[in-house]
Amino acid sequence: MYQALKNYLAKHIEITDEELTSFCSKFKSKITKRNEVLLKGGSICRHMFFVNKGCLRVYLVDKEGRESTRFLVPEGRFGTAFPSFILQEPSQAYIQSIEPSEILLLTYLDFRELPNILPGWEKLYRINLEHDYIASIKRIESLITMSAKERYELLMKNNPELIQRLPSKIIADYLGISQETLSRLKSKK
Amino acid sequence: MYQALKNYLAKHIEITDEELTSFCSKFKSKITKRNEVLLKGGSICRHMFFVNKGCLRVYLVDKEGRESTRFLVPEGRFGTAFPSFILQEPSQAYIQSIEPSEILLLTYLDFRELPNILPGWEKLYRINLEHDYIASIKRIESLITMSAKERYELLMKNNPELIQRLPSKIIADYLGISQETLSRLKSKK
DNA sequence: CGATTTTATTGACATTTGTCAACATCCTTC
DNA sequence: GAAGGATGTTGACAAATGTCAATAAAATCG
Repeated sequence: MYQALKNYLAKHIEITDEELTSFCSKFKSKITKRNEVLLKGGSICRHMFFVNKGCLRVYLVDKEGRESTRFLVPEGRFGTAFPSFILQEPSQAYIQSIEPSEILLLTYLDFRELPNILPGWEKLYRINLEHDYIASIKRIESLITMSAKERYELLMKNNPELIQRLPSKIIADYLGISQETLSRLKSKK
Repeated sequence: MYQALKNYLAKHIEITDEELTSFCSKFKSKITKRNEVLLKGGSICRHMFFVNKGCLRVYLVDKEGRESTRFLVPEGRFGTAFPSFILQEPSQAYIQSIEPSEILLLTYLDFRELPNILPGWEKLYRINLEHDYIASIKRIESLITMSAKERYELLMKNNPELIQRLPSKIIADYLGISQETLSRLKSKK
């Protein structure tokens, strides 16, 4: 059950089996159905998620009910409604599992205890943050400098597996364009 | 010379005068002219900057010479071409001081030494990262869910002083819209 | 202070993207 | 495997935004 998480840690830091076990014991497992909602907008996000299998989607819903995807979290990655989780304030975003998934959950309190449990955690977490932040900078740049078509081509180049795997509706609102526009981009070229 | 930096640290962590002094000694001061370029695209960003006075702009230039502003760094804040600095790889972005400025520079090597010099640094840096990352998430969301007009109104609400202070050309390319569109938004309402 | 350059505004028009609607297709779920 | 719902495609049109050009206004620098 904790294999993917263990691999993830072992790949990034020096860690004993004991530490690994006590680290993993903080996580609770959860099986989710397709489209199951794990966090509703307006409530405080109490968990950090690690995706064992499946895929999470962090998304926004506007007053007219239109959705935009903030992040996608495929297996082997951590994810949460970051602003809400870190600041422990109500979330703008929703979280759902867009596929039947197997998720590990870590509470906020346990998350804040990790540096004490696992000496290497602080550094690992920081490096993760740096990379996530860099990824978000790249995304901002793609949004302010590129056309819808260019952004789609970039995603296709960097994450072809996501495009194959997810409904194009979700790809569209991740790119910040309408479903119809994406459909036309695909057929045009 | 180090007053703003000292205030910044003292506000966020417990720190002795001695630590403060040895911390500050790592920074070199630099006076820049209006529009002076501190980093050219294509070269590796070797410094973290702290703005004492003035304002830095981190921006992109496309093949046609068009510019987009990735970040603005007003006084009292840290800034750098983050992906390039952290990964020590060639930067997409340029950095310039858009006003005559007083900047403190920290080299990459010294930056990596800070955790050893100043015990509280690691945590302060991590908290900073979290906040910058959250800000970038909010910006992504504004870009995928809001119209140009809404984004402008949001910026006006959150950073009115930036709008007053900077040429609207730069505000426009920070928002990812053309100068003409911004001009029309302002006159319309 | 005045000359020169930069920045801002406005109009006309092109392009991109969104919206709505109709229909087709796929996919779940019983 | 059939029914119903979700998703994808396409067309016609609307709205938002970009582009180019002309001009005005403002800021910089000697």
